[in-house]
Amino acid sequence: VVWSRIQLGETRLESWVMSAEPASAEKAREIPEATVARLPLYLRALNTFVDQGTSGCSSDDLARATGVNSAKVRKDLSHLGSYGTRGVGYDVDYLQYQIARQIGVTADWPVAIVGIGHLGQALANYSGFRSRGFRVVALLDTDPIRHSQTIGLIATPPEAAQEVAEAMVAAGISSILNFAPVVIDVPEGINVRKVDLSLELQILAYHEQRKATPQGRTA
Amino acid sequence: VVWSRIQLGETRLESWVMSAEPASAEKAREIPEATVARLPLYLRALNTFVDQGTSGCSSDDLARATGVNSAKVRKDLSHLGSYGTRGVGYDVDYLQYQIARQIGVTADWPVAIVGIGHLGQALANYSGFRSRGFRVVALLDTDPIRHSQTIGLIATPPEAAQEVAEAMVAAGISSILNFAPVVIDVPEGINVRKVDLSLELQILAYHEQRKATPQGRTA
DNA sequence: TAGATTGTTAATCGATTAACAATC
DNA sequence: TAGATTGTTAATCGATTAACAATC
Repeated sequence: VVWSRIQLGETRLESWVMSAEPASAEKAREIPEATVARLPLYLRALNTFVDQGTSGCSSDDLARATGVNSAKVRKDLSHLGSYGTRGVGYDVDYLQYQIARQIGVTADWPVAIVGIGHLGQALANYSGFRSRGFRVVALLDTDPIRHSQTIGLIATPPEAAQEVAEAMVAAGISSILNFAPVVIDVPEGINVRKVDLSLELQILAYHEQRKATPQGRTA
Repeated sequence: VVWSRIQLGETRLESWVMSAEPASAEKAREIPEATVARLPLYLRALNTFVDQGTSGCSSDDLARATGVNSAKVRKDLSHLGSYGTRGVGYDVDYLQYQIARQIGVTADWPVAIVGIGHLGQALANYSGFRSRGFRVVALLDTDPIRHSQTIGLIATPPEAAQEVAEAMVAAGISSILNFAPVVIDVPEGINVRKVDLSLELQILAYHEQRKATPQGRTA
């Protein structure tokens, strides 16, 4: 991929700092969930481009770096606005900023982890969070600290998860990432996502099994 | 939920052991990926029903236990075959067996973890794997052991992930679960899934941000 | 100008959902 | 028989994809 004719003067730099306001004011764009889930992938790719000193990239570059096909990349990015240049591509810094802004990771999000077992401690030490805008402010055995706009992370055994979730909600936490393999019940307006470590292995096992005995498990 | 009229004699028990063979021989059913991803949820719910001594359940019971609506539950289960009874519901043991068989977790899957940092150690100690049919047979710093039909789990820093993936493939591993936040390149036929611990937080942050400033981040 | 690449359109595909006949 | 619940159908919805006009 040849990418050399991009000339980024101060003019351009200023212009995108200025354009940030109108873009968010235009309308509260509804970004499809499938797209939202891929934005972090693009952001990660853009970060590596920045590290490599690459100033521009095409949808095809992003496609190869993320494993998402280029048509989907362009469609996804079009939901954010028209931040590319036809015949040229995307400015890495500019697109990085726009995606980070959309996701909301230009800010620093406090994270409270409940559960001090192996997993909780590993998550507390996980360097990937910090570099992506999440700061672990608490690692607790039971009660979440009171702090609004904190994301709560449940790393307890499944038996304790519901109770912990309720304590988190009571403490003013409205976003919860649940690592306990159990469905938790929360009031309306509380956003819950889950990471099921076994689930992914089970999906792999399903496909592995199909490979081993293509006609189904008859052995 | 009243569930008491189910009478499960030996006749019934024998009949489903017998019916297992024809079911898998009939045809190699194509189960939609979205359904495959939910089967572990149903299995988990059925396990808790068994623990509670519940012998039967309806699609609505499964819906409440998994957070998936009942129409979807029935549609999903219909891809496996007709294992329910109209007007009655599903036999918990029977359905548990059928789903476990479909996923392939009636067998015991060996798992090799590469990366002995906090995350690798936490995953090695994670009790949820064992109880769901996955046995950690190796926790290694660099090279995966040679063992076919092993699922490899990458818990290294992102820089090492590609190299580890290649070593795994060379060692005969054809299913990989990647915890490193980087896209890995593997040959055709190798099944890769990924768990991105930051990605879920980023999706939460997106929605959290929308709550905080509904019109977009203009502050 | 010629070549490259975006942003958008329209077609296709797959997943979700509601409704209900079948049937216990 | 009356009540309950499945399994399936058909409608709807949302996501993916290919193609290409717009445009640098």
